Amino acid sequence: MNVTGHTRRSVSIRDVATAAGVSYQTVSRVINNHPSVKPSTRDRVLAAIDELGFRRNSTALALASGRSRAVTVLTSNTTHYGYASILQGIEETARAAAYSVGVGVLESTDEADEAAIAAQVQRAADSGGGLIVIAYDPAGVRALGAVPAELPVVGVVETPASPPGDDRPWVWADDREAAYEATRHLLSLGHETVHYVAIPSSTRRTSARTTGWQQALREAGAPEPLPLQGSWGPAGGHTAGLQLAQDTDVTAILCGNDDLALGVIRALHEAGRPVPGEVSVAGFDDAPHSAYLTPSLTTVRLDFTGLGRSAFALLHGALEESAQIAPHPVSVPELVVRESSGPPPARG
Amino acid sequence: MNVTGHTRRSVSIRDVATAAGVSYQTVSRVINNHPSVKPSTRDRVLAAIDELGFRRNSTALALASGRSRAVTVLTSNTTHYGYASILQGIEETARAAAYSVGVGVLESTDEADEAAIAAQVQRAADSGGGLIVIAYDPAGVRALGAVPAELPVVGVVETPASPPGDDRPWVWADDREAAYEATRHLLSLGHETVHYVAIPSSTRRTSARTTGWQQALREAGAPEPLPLQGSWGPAGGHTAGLQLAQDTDVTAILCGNDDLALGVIRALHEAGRPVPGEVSVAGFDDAPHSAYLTPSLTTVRLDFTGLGRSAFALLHGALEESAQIAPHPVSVPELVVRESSGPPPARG
DNA sequence: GCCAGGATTGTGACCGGTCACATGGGGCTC
DNA sequence: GAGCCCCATGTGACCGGTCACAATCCTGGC
Repeated sequence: MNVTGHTRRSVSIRDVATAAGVSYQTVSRVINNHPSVKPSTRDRVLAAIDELGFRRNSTALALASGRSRAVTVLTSNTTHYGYASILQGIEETARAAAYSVGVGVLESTDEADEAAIAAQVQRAADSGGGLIVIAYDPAGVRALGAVPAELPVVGVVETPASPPGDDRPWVWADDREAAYEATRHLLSLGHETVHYVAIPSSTRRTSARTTGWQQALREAGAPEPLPLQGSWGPAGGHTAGLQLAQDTDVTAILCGNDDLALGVIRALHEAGRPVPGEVSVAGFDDAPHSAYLTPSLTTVRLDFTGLGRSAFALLHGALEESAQIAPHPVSVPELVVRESSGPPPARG
Repeated sequence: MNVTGHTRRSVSIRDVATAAGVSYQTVSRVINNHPSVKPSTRDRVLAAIDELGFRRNSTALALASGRSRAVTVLTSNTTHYGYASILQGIEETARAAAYSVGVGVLESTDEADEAAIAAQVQRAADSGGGLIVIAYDPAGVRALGAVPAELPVVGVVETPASPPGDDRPWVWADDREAAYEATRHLLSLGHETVHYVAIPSSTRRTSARTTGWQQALREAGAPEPLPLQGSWGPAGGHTAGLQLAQDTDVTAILCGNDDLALGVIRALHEAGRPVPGEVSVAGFDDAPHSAYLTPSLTTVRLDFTGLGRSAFALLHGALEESAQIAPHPVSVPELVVRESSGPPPARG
């Protein structure tokens, strides 16, 4: 019942101690639920705490104990639906565990930001606590690589095919499987093959999504066209779409994310190729607006929030032996069939 | 040149001090650029710092000095484009000022989360440093209200019409003006009036966007229909759109954000009312994908990133007298006319 | 050659907690 | 009733910095 408020200098455990007529250590025991405190004493201390409006100073706690109960999330562009959802999932779980969440944005201005990335990692390391790196894109992957070995870190990665020597814990959604399903869906509609507009790959090698797409094509004995390199936003999809629209053989396109798909559909529209009449398009991620597009978008839903939750749980386990290490379940991607995919046009 | 790496216990200024043969205070002076240190000594200390790979412990700094160089951003749903952009703007500026950014998500589950909101504010307060509350929605507004008076805080608000007695600093984009412009645009195309699908209002009274819309109608002597209450997502727009589609008198609709507009357009499409042929629709915010919709969306662009930057600048000024208080410029909203708005159909 | 006084540098206490260890009382056993 | 052990509590040092003040060095002026 701290009615007075306005305590300029914060009240410390020593203030509480004198108020309760005990030593500061006893107060420390009370706030840490140490068993060996006489109930009557405990009550007295708790009363004093309530009276003075004491709140434990987390900075001092961090300094003295070493553990800071903080996570820093390193990510590029938080405005992308997937990234934002992961962040949301992390925050939610972290909050439940009384952890604070920090954010560091990786400017993915392509080149020369190697130093900037290193600086961000350093900053995150300095602020103590654990680290979660969203490594879906080159900037994230480089950041993950730049994390000093002794720092507790969890990567949210595109594929578990970790680089050699990388034994860091990670979580991932099964992008390969998702792409595989989406591609099979399009093939099952009767398309001869499926083209692919890729998001910037997180690795030098081919991405998980690309792999899943290729696998589906191969199993079906379909021709394997070269993937088109897109960007993250709809603009990249638009460019790629204009290009694909030229080729009348193209009847099905899988896109690395929903934004790309949007751009592709727009380009096809501009080129006079109706979707799904002439060309079918499928996206990736199931962003909230995808269901309301015209045509509504066939896509693969991934549980980003759950991914964030798993990432934190894993980190939490690494940080505190007390926390049980929840196995990081690879959530199964779910194909959502909507209007943008349909059978190919009858052969002319 | 710390080649050894793997310094388990971090090196402190005292370690550096002994290495350089000076006292810890001298080291402190060097890292704080205190003028009165002999150049030769400074060099020796810097060499030792480099040698040992010393990095100043931000936790200890915060504890000892009182200032924590940290900001916590309180916001609901970070997956919304506007919110994520504001966050991005804050992070960017904060990083430049060597501040760390924390995030607290306000679950906007309507009711009874009063306690949850208070808890979030408490958490943010505990983590030290300043606070930025994105108060575009009820949850945010309540959070802003729950911030203890003595805490440095900046609100990102919808309208500067502050509640009585609220003298906290804030930043805002001129939503009223933006809505006014958008409405005038639609009217100028020849529509008799403009209907409005609102986002959940941040205040009990009418929102800034609603006010701007009404003002434009009034000035034009147009009938003033009741605003429809939507939600944040496209689903709400869809519901509202279905309702509006019934009324054939409706030829122009302004929506509280682009997602709502998307849902409205979808609903109109389902109801067989072409956009912009029969009904014109305008959105709000200019989300990245709005330009690529079919039809592309007429909307009002707001500089959310700039808003975030201003918010941080303002807070920074409040936190450090050294930082000059950059005036928080109200960025001018920009009308972006695209395909979704056009003249009303010729009278039958 | 001596002293004032600014330039440098060092010392002790403190921020608000935790940890390791010491100490004072009961209650039990024998 | 002595010896033990455990329960409850207190004391001192420390985490890694900063702040306020004291102490020393060096230099110029007389």
